[in-house]
Amino acid sequence: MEEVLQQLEKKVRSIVQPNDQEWQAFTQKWRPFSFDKNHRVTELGEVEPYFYFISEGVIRGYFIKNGEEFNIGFSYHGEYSGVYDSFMLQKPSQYALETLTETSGIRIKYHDLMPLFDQYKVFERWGRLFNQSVLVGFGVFIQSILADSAEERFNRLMDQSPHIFQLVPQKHLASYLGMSAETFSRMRKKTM
Amino acid sequence: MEEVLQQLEKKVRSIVQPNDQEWQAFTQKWRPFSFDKNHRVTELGEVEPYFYFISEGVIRGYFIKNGEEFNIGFSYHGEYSGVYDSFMLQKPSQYALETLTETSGIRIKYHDLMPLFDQYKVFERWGRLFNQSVLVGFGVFIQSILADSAEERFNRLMDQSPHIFQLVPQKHLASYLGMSAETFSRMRKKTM
DNA sequence: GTTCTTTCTTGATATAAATCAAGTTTTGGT
DNA sequence: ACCAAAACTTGATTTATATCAAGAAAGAAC
Repeated sequence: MEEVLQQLEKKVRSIVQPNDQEWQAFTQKWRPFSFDKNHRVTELGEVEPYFYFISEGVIRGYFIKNGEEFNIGFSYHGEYSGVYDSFMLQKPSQYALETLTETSGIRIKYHDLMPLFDQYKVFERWGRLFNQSVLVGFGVFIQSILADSAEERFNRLMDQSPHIFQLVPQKHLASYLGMSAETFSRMRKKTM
Repeated sequence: MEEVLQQLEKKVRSIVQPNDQEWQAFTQKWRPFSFDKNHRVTELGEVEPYFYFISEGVIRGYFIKNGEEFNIGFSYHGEYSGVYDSFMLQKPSQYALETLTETSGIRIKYHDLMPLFDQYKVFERWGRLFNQSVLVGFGVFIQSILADSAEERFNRLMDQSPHIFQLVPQKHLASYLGMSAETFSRMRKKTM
């Protein structure tokens, strides 16, 4: 718990500077969690009660259309996770979260975070800047799926996140890149 | 100017409730703008200095890859516009903005908005919730381009925003939906 | 109102990537 | 260690959509 909080503190302090009292109030509301591999963290249609910070493990986020799963992202140790829109708006989720490995970390309840936003300006700002960073990431993702070919997307992932190939089953990476598992496999063969 | 401010006030008050003094400080910083048709509002690579609120007209946002333009969205009267990530982070823009019609409204400078965020918690929150709404919209857009066929995307647009067909040239709508102008034209024929 | 430019349409052809299918390898459970 | 299930590979085939091309319609400029 101590160690995770330090990871989180580093992450938070990279964008805002709460004082001791504020940080105290903040940390008090986070609770540890721990899930097995392949645990459904958030169900489709459920209202997301938590905002997560991962200490160890990988979580994938996806949605379902006509019975098919589409991955929209993965979260790793040292990163946040959660179904952000469902969490923030407290409305049923269009997305689901699932662990790909044993995963542990800390999380905070919506009803514990909102009072922090109300009371402390610094966390309201943290919330704004967090949303902003997600927004920027989505923008990059959109550019990639609109303008790049399957091969370009594959190569970019290879270049920028080679570690991901060890952590995430390739059928999920294929889905994340918007291509079939077969196409992914063929590209992998080509570049190896 | 009076009228636009009322439009903006309605928009702002739908998510936060500034008091008179706060609202006063806020409105003072907005200035009117007016552009001809086909005016480049924000250039690629430029740092976005403004955040816009449109009173009349249409602005399209796009990026360029290998010389080809890709539309990512349109903003109409009563809506915000701007290159949000470049504005918020004050870094060179990956996107450009251009008017599709004569367009007017009001805008606020980055350097005028930030002090409002610093001074008034209510606007910090407005910023957070604004980012959140953009994030949600991007999520919907991502789902659509990943999971839907060209035809489904076309039909959804037809259903949800029929007015757009009058306002936006169809080559731009085609690009927005991630299909060629020819494919768009053929679908249009089919459903008419 | 005529001309020039841009946008839109329509048909023919090409192609990237999906789907189908069947085998192989890897992983997980007991 | 063995068996079952899941994940991955590879080839053959299909398909949605892009690209190419050339004419028609609409809008802008003078």
